[in-house]
Amino acid sequence: MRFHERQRLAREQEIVSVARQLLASKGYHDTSMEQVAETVGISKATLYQHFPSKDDLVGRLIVEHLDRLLALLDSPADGAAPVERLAAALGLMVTVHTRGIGPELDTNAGAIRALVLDRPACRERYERVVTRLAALVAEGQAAGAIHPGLAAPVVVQAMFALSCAAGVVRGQRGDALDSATAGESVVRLFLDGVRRLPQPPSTFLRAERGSREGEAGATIAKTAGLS
Amino acid sequence: MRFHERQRLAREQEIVSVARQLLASKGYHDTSMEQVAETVGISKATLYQHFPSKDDLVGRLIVEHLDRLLALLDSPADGAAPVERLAAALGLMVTVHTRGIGPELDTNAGAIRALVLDRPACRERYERVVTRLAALVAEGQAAGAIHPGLAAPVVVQAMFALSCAAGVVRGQRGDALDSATAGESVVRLFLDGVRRLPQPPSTFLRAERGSREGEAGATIAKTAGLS
DNA sequence: GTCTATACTAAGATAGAC
DNA sequence: GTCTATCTTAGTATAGAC
Repeated sequence: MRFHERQRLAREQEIVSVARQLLASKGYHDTSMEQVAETVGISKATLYQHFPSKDDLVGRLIVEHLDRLLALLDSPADGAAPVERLAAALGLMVTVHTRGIGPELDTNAGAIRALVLDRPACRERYERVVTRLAALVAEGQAAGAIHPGLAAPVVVQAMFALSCAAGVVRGQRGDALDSATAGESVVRLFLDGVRRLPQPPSTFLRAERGSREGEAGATIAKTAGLS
Repeated sequence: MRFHERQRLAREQEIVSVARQLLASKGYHDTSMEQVAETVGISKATLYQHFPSKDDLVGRLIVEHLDRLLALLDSPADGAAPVERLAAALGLMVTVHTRGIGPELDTNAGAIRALVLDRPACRERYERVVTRLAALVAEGQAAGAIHPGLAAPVVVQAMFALSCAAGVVRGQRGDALDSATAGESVVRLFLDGVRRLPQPPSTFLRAERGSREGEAGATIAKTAGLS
């Protein structure tokens, strides 16, 4: 009896894995249950016995993604500043981001967003993530570490949006720009923007922002949890 | 004879306008030709006489959008620095951004992206926009005004991605956060990132970055061409 | 439990009457 | 040139054999 249980779980994992890959490369609408079943090597009917609907399957992926984010956000701060925690969250979003999910979660239209808001399991987690991120922004602003003029909800949405950017570039180019570099650029852009002041005005700043860009990149990558 | 011509053009403009609105609020896949026809007040068949396919209609919208961007990018620099021109472009993208187009153009999957790459009229413009933006980034880096560690293609994709963020927020909240403020936040985040240095290190910097946030916001809004 | 075959639905696209 | 009615395709979902 327990053997079948395990086999069932294994197959379900296989399905989820395939679905994640397909969804990431083709998006929600262009990924059909037929393709998922075909890739796994089972029939559509069997697939529907594991997941009673497409949205159940996609919902599972979203829950997994959000749970990973929540685990990071709910972990003890360990003295990390709000800005660093935001960077770490963005780093995770960039690396595990599935292209099919992210963009449509950003859009306030789109099937994915409707799905998330519809399913309590997804909605609750999503709202917790958003709330948690917004709180970190507010915290950072109170501490003077984040521009007070930035609207917190916009910052949060910007993170979701930016989490896609690296993936696109990886898709466009061959290996000219590896994903680690792309992810690093995204996180740095989030932290420091594109603008760079003409000359580092003090040694303190030089140390803080990194005068040699290579070092700064490594630091940021470490902060964001990129490989 | 010429009367009919004009009437035809007028109706076509009406169709385009309706399509843009629907697409912006519901996205590509959730906007059907039926809905477009219904909203305009004509039948599907008539709609198909103006635009032989859905992609023709959507393609038209994309071309219009990209042409506006190109007009801005190809206008004489007038002494504007690369960073300022990038900010202006992003400002335009944020304001006229159609939610249905932007996100799927970011994704390297998605129907919209396929459409753009498929249709020469779209593809050529899109590539010109990307090239032009990337060149501005490189220019800014050469001048020392943009972080040299940032990968230019990533910056460009980040702009496309960020252009969605403001729209989402506007969709979520009521009027708590008006779209001008949201757009301003996005552009500022792009320029300066979220991180703010503890204390302005010199009067020069105070002036350059803006010590009172209100002023800085206004300056940025002006730079980006936001109302 | 897994497959084959099929029902059902929605959307893109077209034919033919007027 | 516009509409009604219809075709085609594709994708979700299910029934029934094994």
